[in-house]
Order: sequence, then structure tokens, then C-alpha cells
Amino acid sequence: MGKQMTEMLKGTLEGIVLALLTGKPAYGYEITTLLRDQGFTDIAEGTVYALLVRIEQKGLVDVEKRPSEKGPPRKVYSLNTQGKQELEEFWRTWSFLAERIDQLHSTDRIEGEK
Amino acid sequence: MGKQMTEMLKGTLEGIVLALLTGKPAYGYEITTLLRDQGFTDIAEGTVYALLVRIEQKGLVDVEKRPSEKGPPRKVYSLNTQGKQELEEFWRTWSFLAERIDQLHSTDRIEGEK
DNA sequence: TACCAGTACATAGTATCGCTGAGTAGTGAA
DNA sequence: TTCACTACTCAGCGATACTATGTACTGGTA
Repeated sequence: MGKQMTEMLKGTLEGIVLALLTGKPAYGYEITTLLRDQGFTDIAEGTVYALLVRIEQKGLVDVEKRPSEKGPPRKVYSLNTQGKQELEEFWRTWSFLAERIDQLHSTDRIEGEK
Repeated sequence: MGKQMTEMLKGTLEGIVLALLTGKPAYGYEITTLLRDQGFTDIAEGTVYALLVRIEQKGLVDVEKRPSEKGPPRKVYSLNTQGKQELEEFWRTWSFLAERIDQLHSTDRIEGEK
């Protein structure tokens, strides 16, 4: 992706990951592949791990270490109460922003038709 | 607004301003008040002017200095061809991201209802 | 055996971007 | 002359994603 996407992901990537964790705990490598499957093909592994460290330090997730059949042990992250609250606020912030931007988009189209 | 909004504006604020400039040139102070009217009440003046410097250096806008009846001369920014292209790419990037996030939002709601 | 791909996590350094806080300058009203 | 409004500028800060690299374990294969 381009620079635009990189900048746009700031602030949204955390919400995306929190949303992915809703109801289904996951570990870092898994989250990375999930993101890639969802179309975020260029998200760097390092980005995800750094983000996970951050949300763990903020106390938004609980962590459990589980052995893996293939490779090093996995760190499984699950959303806790505080994480769910943060996610709710993320949705509020996102909705506010998306509403306004989509409105700009539609008026822009109309301008363009003139 | 909170930190979430601050981070989310990264990458989107530039697009918002470019969209505001579509069809109607404007100067910095005017853009700031436009943003506030649109609900972005906490956008700092300094942020807008810095952004304008950036998009000017990137060659996305043409600038014209006009005297003002009240205060220092205005720098009027208007979108040029390159700016319009950048705006189009912004909409593509935005649509991609918004689509995926909105999808996550809806599946999240369904999860929550379980 | 030696090598490589896949799994899994970690981190130091960099660039970008928005915010804070302060400053400069002009106008007009109390 | 003091204040409010208009209008722009800039240095320093914090947060976030990317780059690049490294560690470590498993299993297949030449």
C-alpha cells in the first residue's frame, strides 16, 4: 500500500485488532495472517507485535502462553473488560469520523458533476 | 476529543482538507473554521497551517496571496490537477479501509448478540 | 548431514503527522 | 489602551506504523 494507507492505519489498526479479538482469542502470528486475509496484505509483522505489546501494557487484553506444535510458544491475547470498553469508544470515534468523511465524499461527487 | 481521534485524523485530515478545497478555494483561517463547523471542534489552528504548508510543498495546491480587510493578508489555496489526483487516491484508500472496518463492526455486533 | 521453508516472537531506528504553546501583526470596538 | 477577532508561523513533543534484522523451534528434502 501507499503512504496514505500507512497514515490512515494510525489509530485505526488498534481498533481493527481489538475487533478481531472480540469473542475469539488469538496470537500474534495468527492476527497477522488474519489481517492479510482481510486485505491488509502489507501490514508488517513487526507492526502487529509492537501493537500487541502496547495494548497489553495498556491493560486491554489478557495474555496466556501456550505451547505450539510448530515453533516457539504462542502468546494468546483475549479482550478483557477494559479492552471491550476501549473498543466501544473506538467504534464511537470511528462512526463520528466516517459519517463526516462520507458526507464530504458525497458532496464532492456532486461538485464534480457540476 | 480524545487521543483516539487525534491518531485517527492522521492520514485523514489531509484528505478532508483537500475535499473541502474541491471547487472552492479557501484560506487557512477559513478552513479552520470550516472544520470546526463540520464538528471537528478541537482541531488546533497550528495543525491546519502545518498541513497547508505540507500540501503546498507536495505541489497539491496553488497559492495566491490576497489582502484582507481584517488583519494580515490571506493565503488562498486552490486544488490543482495533482491535488485532485491525490484526492481521488484518498477516496480509494478511504473506501477500502472503511469497507473493511464497517464489516468488522457489523460482525462484532453479531458476536455481541450471541 | 545440511539446508531451507514455515511458524512465532522481539526490537532498534526512522519518518510522518497532529497537538501544545507561544509569538507576530493587523483591524476595529469598548 | 485594552480587548477581541482575524490571519499566519514555528519549535518541540508524543504516538504510531514501517524497515530491517535477529532469535528460536519444527519438519521436509536433497
